[in-house]
Amino acid sequence: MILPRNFYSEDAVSVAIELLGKTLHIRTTDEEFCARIVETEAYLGVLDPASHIFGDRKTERTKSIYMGGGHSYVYFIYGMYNCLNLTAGTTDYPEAVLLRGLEPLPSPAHVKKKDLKTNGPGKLCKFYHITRAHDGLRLWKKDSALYVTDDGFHIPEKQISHRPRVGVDYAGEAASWPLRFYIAGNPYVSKK
DNA sequence: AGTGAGATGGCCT
DNA sequence: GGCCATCTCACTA
Repeated sequence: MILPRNFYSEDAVSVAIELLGKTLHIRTTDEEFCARIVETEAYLGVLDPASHIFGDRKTERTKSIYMGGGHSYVYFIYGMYNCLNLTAGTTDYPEAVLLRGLEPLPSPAHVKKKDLKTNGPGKLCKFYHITRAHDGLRLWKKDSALYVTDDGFHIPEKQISHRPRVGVDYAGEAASWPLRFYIAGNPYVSKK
């Protein structure tokens, strides 16, 4: 079943953890893809120095984070990559969850590490052609180009690992907060 | 295996 | 002008 709007209205940490094992659907003009979410990162809104809206920086780029939980937030980075977030929280407490690892469905029987193309936030957007055009979508709508379903795949809590987030060394103490979550042992996780 | 540099352009001050 | 929620390749060893 498609995840309802209120699935996303919890805090980003809860949403980041509960998204693990869920299925992301990506629609392009002529194809539809499905992929299992295997790695996420929580960004804790205006109080999180690593977040794009730290200090309540509401700009043209970040406005979808402020639309409330259940929207897409796609940003362009390093001159060549896009990254996909699903927003969490509410308009009063806007937060976001970065998708860092996806397992394509149906899952290939065996893949070489070199052939993985969806194990990283930039790589997965490139592979599925996710761009700023996918920013601000309403994920709870079934006709959205991006939406998430629960197909009953359950991740035991013991199988969920947490680590500090990647690439946020500039954020001081927040750089060590354990807000990166992933399915232990899954080959589509971006980093050990 | 581990390190370092380069690509490349929007965003924000 | 400087920074950046990344990735790949070249190089060392």
